[in-house]
Amino acid sequence: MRFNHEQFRELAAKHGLAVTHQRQVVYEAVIASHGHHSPEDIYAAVRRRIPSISLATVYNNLRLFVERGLLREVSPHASTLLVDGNLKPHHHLVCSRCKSVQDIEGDFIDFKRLSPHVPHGFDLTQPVVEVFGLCRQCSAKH
Amino acid sequence: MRFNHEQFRELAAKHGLAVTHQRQVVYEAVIASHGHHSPEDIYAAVRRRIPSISLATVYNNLRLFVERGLLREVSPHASTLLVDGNLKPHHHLVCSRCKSVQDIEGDFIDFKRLSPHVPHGFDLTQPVVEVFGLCRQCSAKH
DNA sequence: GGAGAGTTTTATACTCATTCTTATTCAATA
DNA sequence: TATTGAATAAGAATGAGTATAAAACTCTCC
Repeated sequence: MRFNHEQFRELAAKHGLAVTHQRQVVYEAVIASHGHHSPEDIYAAVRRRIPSISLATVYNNLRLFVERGLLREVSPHASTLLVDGNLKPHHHLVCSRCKSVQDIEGDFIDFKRLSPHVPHGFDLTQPVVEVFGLCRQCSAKH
Repeated sequence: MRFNHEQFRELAAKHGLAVTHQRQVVYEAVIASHGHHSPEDIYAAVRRRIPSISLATVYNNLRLFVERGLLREVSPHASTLLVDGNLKPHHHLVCSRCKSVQDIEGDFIDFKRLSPHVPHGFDLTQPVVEVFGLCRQCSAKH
């Protein structure tokens, strides 16, 4: 999807972002390519329109877009592996901002409603669920 | 939690692992420290008992434990950031093995059952849920 | 208990994703 | 249009994790 300059200007204003050419092109690259994309993917796409763009600029803008809610981050996670010795079935409550993880009990997945949406062959015999939100500390900080 | 040598030998045999002192101490460190821990955390704990241990050994054994099912990996994720331009409420179905992510629709979270388990102050006004399982390709490969 | 085969551990070098730094360029606004 | 704070480019730096190869250990079988 392409935005003209005025459309993007409006979108940026709504989210309190300055309008730069790079920023517009990065944003368009994400929107145009449906699905889930890495910074490298976006960088490759953007370079076709701005060959001189820096990878850091792509990272900066993606981070900004996620912070301001123009994009969503897939699997917001701590930047390190975490292991869990608790093998009892349980789920996790994850803070999207600080990435803290707490265990959560309970049987809150409605499999009757979930199953029709699960593609054929996807194995959910031992499903693990992570529910993302904002922990108390982070939601207090607005 | 501490295991004596015989207990650990039994556990290892059950999972087809050779018994080494390092392996036992790494495993005990994870089990003893409840919660979710990074390899660095475990490394620090293990070094109190085996000052000469290598970080690579900790990584090797944690990976092995996860593969054999002695431990669980928290937030199994792709090793790169992924962004999603789709802001419509939707959830993700993630393959624990190959880390592929697909969108999933549907209203399958039972909030009546979930709420009592959510700690006070945790903000779930726009919950995002990731359901982990094995995608068709990975579950076919056994 | 010891020999041989196969694993595991260690130390270090390396890769890869991401962030930081600094000089320069650009956008907002007065 | 001039000023000023913000954004960009280029590359260095950081940090998590992996690869490698030699030495040490474990397991199995005798």
